[in-house]
Amino acid sequence: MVRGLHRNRRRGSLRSARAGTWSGGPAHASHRHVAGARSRGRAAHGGGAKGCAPAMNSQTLRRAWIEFFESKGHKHLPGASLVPEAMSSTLFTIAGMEPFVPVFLGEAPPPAPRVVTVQRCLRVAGAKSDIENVGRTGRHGTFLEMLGNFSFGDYYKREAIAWAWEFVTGRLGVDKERLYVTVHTSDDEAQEIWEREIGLAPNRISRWDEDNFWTMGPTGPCGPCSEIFYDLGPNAASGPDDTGPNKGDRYLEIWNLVFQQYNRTPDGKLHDLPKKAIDTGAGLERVLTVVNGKRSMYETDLFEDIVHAQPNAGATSLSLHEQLVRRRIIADHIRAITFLIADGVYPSNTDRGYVLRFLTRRAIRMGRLLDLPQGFLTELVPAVVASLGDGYPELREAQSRVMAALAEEEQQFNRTLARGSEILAEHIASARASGQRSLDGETVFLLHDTYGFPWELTREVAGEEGLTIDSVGFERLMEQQRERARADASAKRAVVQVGEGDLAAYASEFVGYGGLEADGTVLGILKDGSPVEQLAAGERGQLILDRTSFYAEKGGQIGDHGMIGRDGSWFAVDDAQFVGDAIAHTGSVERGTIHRGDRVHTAVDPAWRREIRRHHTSAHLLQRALKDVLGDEVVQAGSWVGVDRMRFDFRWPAGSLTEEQRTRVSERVNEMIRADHHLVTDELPIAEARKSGAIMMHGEKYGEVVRVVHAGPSVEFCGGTHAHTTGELGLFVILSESSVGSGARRIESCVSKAAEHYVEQQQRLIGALGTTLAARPDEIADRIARLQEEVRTLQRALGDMRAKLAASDAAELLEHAETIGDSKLVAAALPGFDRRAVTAMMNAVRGGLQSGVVALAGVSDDEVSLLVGVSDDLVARGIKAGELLGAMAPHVDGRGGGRPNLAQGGGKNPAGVPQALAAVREALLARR
RNA sequence: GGGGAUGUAGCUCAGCUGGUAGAGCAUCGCGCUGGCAGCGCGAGGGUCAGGGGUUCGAGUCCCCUCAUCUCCA
Repeated sequence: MVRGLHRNRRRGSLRSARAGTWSGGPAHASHRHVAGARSRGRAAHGGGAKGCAPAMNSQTLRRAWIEFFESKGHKHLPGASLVPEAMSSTLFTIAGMEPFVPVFLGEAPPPAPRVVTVQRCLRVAGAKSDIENVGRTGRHGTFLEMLGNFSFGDYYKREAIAWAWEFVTGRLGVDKERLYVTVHTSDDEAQEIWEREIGLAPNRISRWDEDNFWTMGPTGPCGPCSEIFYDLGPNAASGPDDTGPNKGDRYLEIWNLVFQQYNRTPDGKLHDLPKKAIDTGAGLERVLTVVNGKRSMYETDLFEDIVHAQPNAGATSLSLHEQLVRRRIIADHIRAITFLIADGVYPSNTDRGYVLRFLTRRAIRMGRLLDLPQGFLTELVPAVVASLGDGYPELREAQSRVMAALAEEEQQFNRTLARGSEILAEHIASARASGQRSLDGETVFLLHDTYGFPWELTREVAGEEGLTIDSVGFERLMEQQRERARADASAKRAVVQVGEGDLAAYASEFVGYGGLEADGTVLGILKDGSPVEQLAAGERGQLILDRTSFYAEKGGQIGDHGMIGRDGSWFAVDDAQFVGDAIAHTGSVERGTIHRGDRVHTAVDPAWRREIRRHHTSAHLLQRALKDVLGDEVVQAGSWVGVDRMRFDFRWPAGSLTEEQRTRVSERVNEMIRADHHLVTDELPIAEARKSGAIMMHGEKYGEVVRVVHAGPSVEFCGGTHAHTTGELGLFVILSESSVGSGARRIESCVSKAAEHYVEQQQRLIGALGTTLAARPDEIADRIARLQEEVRTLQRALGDMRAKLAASDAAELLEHAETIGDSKLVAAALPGFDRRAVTAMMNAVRGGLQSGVVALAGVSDDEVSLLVGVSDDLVARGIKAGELLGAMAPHVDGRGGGRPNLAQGGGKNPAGVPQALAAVREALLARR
C-alpha cells in the first residue's frame, strides 16, 4: 500500500517533469531541515548506539598534526589551491607534494628545509574509475585532505619513520597491535629501521615491489616508499584472501612515506638525486577514521555533519542503505564542489569547469533519487563551510560566492532536464508508434551527448512507458566518443614535447622592476627552434639571458619590446616569453653579430614599457571601481594588458552592464586617476599579505614572498610593472563591454596616449558626421532619427506608387491577354524591372486573372528575371510552371525552376527575351 | 582540445526535398465589453548571428568565424 502510494507520487513528479517543470514546488521548500532529519540519519547507518564522545574530531586532528611537526622544527605552510600552477601537468592538485614539485626537480629553492602542510586534493582524474566507489566503500572520496611532512635534503628515512610512528602511536594513541607496514623489496635500510629502531616484529612487515615504489610520472624524482596500514578487523575483510596490506578492505593504508632517492631519465635509468628528500602523506579522513574506531571515513564528523544537514527524503523506492549511500555521495561531492568554486573554478563545458559541472550534476541526480527539494545542494554549502571553515578560513569568505554560482548551475541543470524531457517524450512517442519495445542506443546517446539528459533518467522515464533502453549500444557510442577525444589529446601531446627541451635547463632573473636597463650574459641562442652559437645581422631568433630587464608575458601583461646589444651589435626584441623558468627574447639582429656567452646590455623601449605600465595600473583601478560600483562579488577572471589597450574579464552573473553602471565605473576610475595616488609596492610574506586584505586572484599560486601593489584604494597581489602615480594614466576610457560566456563579462579600455587618441578619433568622426549632416554634434542623433523616419516614409510611398503603377500596368497587360486554347496567357517583357519588381507585378496580374498563365521577363542591369505563374485550376490540369519556365530559360542563357504554381529563373542575355516569351506560347500550344 | 546541437520580429518558436519570410504572445490604433491572460478588426516591428562559397535564385546546401547549450578528454 505504502509502496504503491510512493510509486504513484513518483510517477506524478516525473510527469510534471516532462511538462517542463522540475520544480518540487513550494510545498517541498518549506520542509527543509525538519527536526527528524538528524535522528533519521543516525538510525539509518546504525551508529546511534555509540554514545561516547569521539577521541578527536577533524579540527583537533588537523591542529595536532601541525603542532606535532612544528615541534620537530618544521615550518607550517598554508595549503595551495586545488588549481595547480599553469605549468602543471595535472588538472587539479592531487597530492600533498604537488606544490613542491619544482623544488624536488631542483627548479626552485626549498621554502624551508622542513615543511608541514595540510593540502586539499581532488581526485577525479579517471572520472569513471574511482568515483563509482565513492560513498560505497569507507575510504574512497573525490575531495581529500592530505597531511604532509617534507624534508628537502634535510632529514631522511630514520627521522621520517620515527616521527610517523611517534605521531600515530604516541600522539594519537593508535593501538600498535593493529599496525602493519610495507617496505620496498630493495629497501633493506627501511626494513632495518622498522625492526631495530621501532621494534616492529618482522611478521608485521611485508615487502612489495611496484606497490612500494613511488613515481610522479614516467620521468622525474622517484623512490621506494614505506606504508603504514591499520587492521580494521576481520569484519571488514573483503574475502578469505584479505589477510594483509594491499589485499582488500580490511587493512587500511593511512600513511605513505616516500623516500625520494632517484631521478628517472627518459631512457628509464635511475640516477641518485643530489639531495635526497622526504615526502610523506597521510589521508586526514583515514587517520580520523582509525582514531575514532570507525570503519568508514563517512562515519567521521567530516561527513556525518554534511549528511545530517540534508533535508528529509521524499518519495523514494530506495532501501535505507541505498539512501545512505546516496547521501554520502552528495556529502563527498558538495565538499569538492565548494572548494572548487572557492578556488576560482566555475561550471563550464571544458577542463576544470566541466569536472565541477560533472560533480554538481551527479550530486543533483543523487538528490533527485531521494526526492530532495530543488536547490538542496546550494543549501548544503553552509554545512561544508561550518565543517571545514576552521581549517580553511578562505572558505568563509567565499561562501556567498559559492552559493550564488551553485544556485545558478542548479537552475541551468533544471533547464537542461526540462528540454531533454520534451525531446525524450517525442522519441518515446515515435518508438511506441512504430511498435518498438526499446529505445535504441543512438537515441539514448543523442539525449545524453547533445542535450545533456542523463541516461539513467532516460531509462527511468522510458521504463514508465514500458520501454527498455539499449544500454549496450549506448555504451558503444560513449566509448567511440572517448576514443575520439583521447586520440586527439595524444596527438597534441606528441607535438608539444618537441623543441622546448633544450631551454628548460635555463633560468632567467627578471631585474626590471626598478629600471628599464640591465646587464646580462647570453646563455643560449635559438634559431628556428634549434640551438645555435651565433646570430648574424638580418637573422631572426631567440636569446636566453641569465639576467634581463625584459618582462616576459605573464599575468596578462604582454612581453616587452626593446634592444639587446653590445658594442656595435644590436638585437631588436619584439616579444619576451617564458619557456620554463627562462625568458626567451624573440626578435632579429639589426647590426653586427650576437654570440653565445656575450656580455650584453638590455634596454626596454621606454615608451613601450611606460604605456604598458599605465595600462596595467588601469586594470587594478578598474577592478576596484567594479567592486565599488557593482559590489564585492565581482571576481576577476583574467586580463590582458597591451600597449594601447587593456582587456579585463570578470564574473558577473547579472548580464550586461547598464549604461549608468558603465558610466559610474568609468567615472570612478578617472576619480582615482585625478587623485594622483603614488603607487607603492611591498614585498611581504604571503600570510601577512593575505591579512592586509589585498585582492588575490583565485586559483593563482604565489611564492612565499609576494608583491602587493597599492594604488590609492586599490590593493592587489601582482607581479607586473606599474605606473609611478595614477595621475600618469591621464584619462580612462571604456571602449567596449561584452560577454565572454555565461556569467562572465569583458571590458576593453585604454588610458594615456591611447585614450587621447581614441577621443580625438571620436571627435573627428563626430565632426565628419556633423559636416555631412550639417548639424551640431548634439543634433546628430535627432537628425539621423528624422532621416530614418523620412526614408521609411519615402519607401512606403514608393512601395504604394509601385503598387499603383503595377496595378495599372497589370490592367494593361490583362487587356492584352492572349487566349490559347481555353486558357489565358499574359506574356510580357518588363524593362527596368528587377527580381522584386517582377514579383510585385506577378502578384498584381495574378490578382486580376482568375484562371490562366502569367509569364514575365524583367530586365535590369543586363540581367533577366523570369517568373511564371500558373493558376491552381490549370495546375490541376497538368500545366506546370516549372516546365514553362524551362522552355523560356535557354533563350536568355539561363536556368530556373520552382513549384507547379510559381517558378522563377534568370539569365544573362536580354536580347533573348522575345524568343523566351514566344517559347511560352509554343509550349502552351503544344500542350493542347 | 575533440564531437554533437542551436542561433528567424521585443519574447516563445514554425518555415517540408532551395522558389513571394510566418504564427502565438507582447506593442500601438480603432471598435465592442461588467472581472479571471475579455473579444474583434487593423498597423508597426526582420542585415533570417556574422562573413565567404555553390546557384538563375539561399532562412534552407557547403566552408569559416562568433555566441549559447551539451557530451567526452
